[in-house]
This record gives sequence, structure tokens and C-alpha cells, in this order.
Amino acid sequence: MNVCTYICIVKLETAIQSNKFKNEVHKAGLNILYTAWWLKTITAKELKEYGLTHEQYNVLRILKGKYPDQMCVRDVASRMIEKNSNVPRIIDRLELKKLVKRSNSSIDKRETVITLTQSGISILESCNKKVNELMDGIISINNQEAASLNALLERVRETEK
Amino acid sequence: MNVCTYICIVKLETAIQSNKFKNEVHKAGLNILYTAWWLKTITAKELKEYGLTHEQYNVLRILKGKYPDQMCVRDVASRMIEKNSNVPRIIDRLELKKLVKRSNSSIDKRETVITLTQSGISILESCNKKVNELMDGIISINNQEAASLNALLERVRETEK
DNA sequence: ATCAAATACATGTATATACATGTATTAAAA
DNA sequence: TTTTAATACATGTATATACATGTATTTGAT
Repeated sequence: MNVCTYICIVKLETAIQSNKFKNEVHKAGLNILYTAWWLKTITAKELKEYGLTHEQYNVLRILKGKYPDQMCVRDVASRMIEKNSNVPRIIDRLELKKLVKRSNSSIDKRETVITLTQSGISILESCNKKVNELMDGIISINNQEAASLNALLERVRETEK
Repeated sequence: MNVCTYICIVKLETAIQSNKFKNEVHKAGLNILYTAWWLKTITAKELKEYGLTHEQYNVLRILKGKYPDQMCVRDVASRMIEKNSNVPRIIDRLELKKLVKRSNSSIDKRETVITLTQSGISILESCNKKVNELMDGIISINNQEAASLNALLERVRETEK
């Protein structure tokens, strides 16, 4: 029998020890920031087993999306979740670990093209498995709730000018 | 007349140039991370005018919450949105700018107690004004939508063990 | 064809995160 | 009481963000 021993609900009020929010919109801002930190932290823990940071994992996933095609640095950067990431430097570290390979583009000599190595692919697959298991095990919202959440987050970023 | 010249909707698919999501839950994970980055970036831009980073602003707000009482470093740290922040070092920078003052606790000599200076209070007030104006101007969701969003984010972090 | 602007990437600096370790002080155990 | 463990903070290291600047290459205008 699978017995649920306890349910851990960390309310925002508890997490940041404050309940003085201007309004629900202001609270939502803090809630988004805190939830992102929480998500990053629990995934980083899994990735650490493989010596990868969240950002390095992101770059590997992006490269996998085009594999076996190569990608230039600019293309990788444009797909990053955090747009100001210093992609050349993240690639430096992946290259040191021999998870990716740099080469010069023949089309445009300014470009550096990046390729996943076999080792990069296999570490990515292990990480994906771990991270997916974590998500399935920890995040208990269903697809319908997630869809509402996605719609609301997109509404947050919808700006009129 | 207040004419709305254009509406800027940055969908997640456009932002990270991918539409291959395992399911809505997985997409929600990326959406939370991207929205947090977006929020941080637009606020950081306002704070930069005052030479403050997002984290320094967070520390000042926390100190204001107890003002005129002092707070020890541990108490500040426990209220941070990002729990792994290196609060002593953030305080180093605030102290250099004379926005806070460090002193020794008389009760427990291990503790360092932090006080907002007058200059710290006034810079915080200016920042709050700027940030609130930004939020009101840019975020177009209403309080009811924000309340649903808050409930969903709390559901995301609700884990069974 | 030549020069100026734009592009792609690398690199440098300040600040932050994440985490390990060091130091002084306090609390607790033998 | 003495020793040990825990606590509070400071500091050190690797990696990341945010942003400025440098260099080589390409594009575009004259």
C-alpha cells in the first residue's frame, strides 16, 4: 500500500515570512519569483549528480532540439530561458567536460558552431530521465490546471503600449 | 485620448523558440522560469536608475518591514525570496553605499544587527514608487485572475511525501 | 572597390548564487 | 567545569547574470 505520510504545503506567506501584500497582483509577482527559485533549486539538486548546472542543462537541451544539426552560439542564446545568459562561457564549461564541440562555420567565419558529443547526448538523456521523474513525483497539478496556469502566466506578460 | 498603439504578447513558444513540450505541466515549469526572468528584468531596469540590484532591493524591503527595529542577518536571510542568497555580501554592498548600518548585537555577540539609514529609507521609497508604477502600468491582469494564479502556484509547490 | 555599420563571438568586470570552510560565541553534554 | 556541538556570520571558490568592450568578419552604402 502506498500511504501518504504527510503533505508539505509551503505557502508564500510562510516562505518569505510576510503577509503584507499590496494586492493579489503584487503577491503574484513575488509568488512567481519564489516558485521559479523553488523549481530551479529542486532540479539543480538532480543535475548536480551529473555535474551540470541548470544553465548548462538548458544549453544541452537546446542543442538536442536540432541534433544532429549543429547550432551557432546566437541560435542557442535566442532559445535560452534567461535571455542574458552568457552562452559562450557556458559552452566553455561544456567543452571542457567534452559534452559539446566547437568548430568554425564554413558559411560565416564569424560564427562558431556547436555540436553535441556522444557523451553530451548520454548525459542529457540521464538528466532528462531524472528531471522528468522528479516533476512527475513532485508536481501534483494536472494538465488542466497547468493549462490555466500557462494562460495566466501569458496574461501576466501581455503588455499594452 | 489614450490610444493603445500596440499590444505586445510574447508567447512562451516565441520566447524560447520551441513548441515541443511533453505536456502542459512541463510547459508550465518553463513558463514559470521564463516569467520570473521577465519580471526580474523589467524591475531591474527601474532599480538600475538608483544603483540597486534586485537582491539589494529585496533586503531593503525586508528591513523596512521591521523598521525602526533592527534585524540580524539570519532573520533577513530567512525572508529572502531566493533562499541561497549570500546576505552578508549583499549587506556589504548596501553598507558601502551607506544605505544600511551594521552593529554588534548586545544580546548575542555572534549576531550582526542591521539598520536602515535615512538614505536607505528614502531610496527604498523612490524605488517602491517606480516599481509599483511599473507593475500597474505593465501587468494587466486583475485581482481575481491574480488570485487564481496565486492558488495555482501554491498547488505547484504542494508536494506529497 | 572602399569605407562605415552591423554582426558574431570572446573577454573583462561587478554582482549574484550555491556551497564549503573558517572563526567567534553560545548552548548543551559529560 | 570542561569539552563538544551548534549557531551566526564572514569569507573563499566556481559558476552564472548583466553589461560593456574588443576583434574579426560580413553587409551595405557610396
